Amino acid sequence: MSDNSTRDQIVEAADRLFYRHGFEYTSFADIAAAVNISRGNFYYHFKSKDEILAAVIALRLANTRKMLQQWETEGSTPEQRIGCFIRILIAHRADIMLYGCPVGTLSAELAKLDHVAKDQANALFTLFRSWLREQFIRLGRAADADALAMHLLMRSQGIASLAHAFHDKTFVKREVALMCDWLDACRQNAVH
Amino acid sequence: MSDNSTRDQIVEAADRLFYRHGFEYTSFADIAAAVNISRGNFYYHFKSKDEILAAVIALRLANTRKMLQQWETEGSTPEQRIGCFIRILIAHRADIMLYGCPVGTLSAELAKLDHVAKDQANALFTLFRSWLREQFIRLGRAADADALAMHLLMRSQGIASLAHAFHDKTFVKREVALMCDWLDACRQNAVH
DNA sequence: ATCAAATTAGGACATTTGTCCTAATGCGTC
DNA sequence: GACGCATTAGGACAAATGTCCTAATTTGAT
Repeated sequence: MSDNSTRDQIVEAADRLFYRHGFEYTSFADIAAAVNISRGNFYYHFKSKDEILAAVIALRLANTRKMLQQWETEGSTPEQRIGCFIRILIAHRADIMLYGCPVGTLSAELAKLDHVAKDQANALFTLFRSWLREQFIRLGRAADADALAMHLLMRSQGIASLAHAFHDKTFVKREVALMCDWLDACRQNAVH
Repeated sequence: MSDNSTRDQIVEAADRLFYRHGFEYTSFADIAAAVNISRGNFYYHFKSKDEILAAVIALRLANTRKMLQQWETEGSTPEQRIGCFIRILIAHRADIMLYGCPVGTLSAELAKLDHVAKDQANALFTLFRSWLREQFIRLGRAADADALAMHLLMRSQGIASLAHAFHDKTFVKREVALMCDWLDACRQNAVH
């Protein structure tokens, strides 16, 4: 996307395949076929599969930071910015119903594998958590900002999990509406 | 548990290992080591790894049905029975923080693998969903019983997902309390 | 045009995987 | 004790995997 270099192509293909099929289930041959380069060529760019994973997580972290910054400018109020977060469930619902949440599924897989990069993957969660906490502080809920952030993260994870299992678009829409209601009630309880 | 036969030992060991490390990441050698039998002996009891998976899912379905029946007798009111469901998050919180929800993580993994047994795994979700729906009907919420059941499932999945990632016991307790509050509000809105 | 460095291709390698086969062992019945 | 059946052990097998090595090719600077 940002560059046409082979290295970036590998990372982007790995990113997509890790999301769709999982890290363990994606082989070098799969990525090689996707990028159309020889298998041996990998080891010029990456010394190991773990290194590709680290690069993929770094890419996701960078993309997420960009997205959060974008939301900072898109929404003029905290509730509008939190609304951006809620709406990604709608925007990405097709992918979520097919492959689940990219953050949650990777975090769960790496935890089961007891992989060295599992903390890195959880950093994606922490990134959202800190950003949401900041928004709730600005909303006037400094006392329980972190709990509210975790509650919102929890709901989005739960929605993604069941959307993945049941492939139910109506369910996603309904739960997103409930989340918006909840956010509205949050704002009304705020201390200004 | 129910029997000491080799077959049952295999299924129980596979059940535990599939939960802790995932299906794909658990090899025959791992299960063999856990049961202390030779690798070749598997193929007397199971023709393939998929067959073991099917047996594991069947075991989980049977155990879940038993648990739901137990809850039917434990709780005399629908809200008490739904309370049993909510409290498994507390009872199993140690395992959930280490390995996630056994239903959600298996469902997600099999979906990513596009495994033939993914529908079987989702049947576990459906089992809880139908049971919860029934309880909400009895609670006097027939009109939106399924939506309420899905909402409760969603929250438990979200809690398990974040508990797995953050290993935060306090978070689990707090969210369980919120779920109980939500259930209480549900009951008060019921049509009797 | 030449040369050095960066990049790529292709195959070799050991290991692990799921699967299958055959021989041995245990065990209950006559 | 002998037989037949159920169960187990152990190894063979091909395929796939992550890793590594070397030779070829491309690229860019002089």
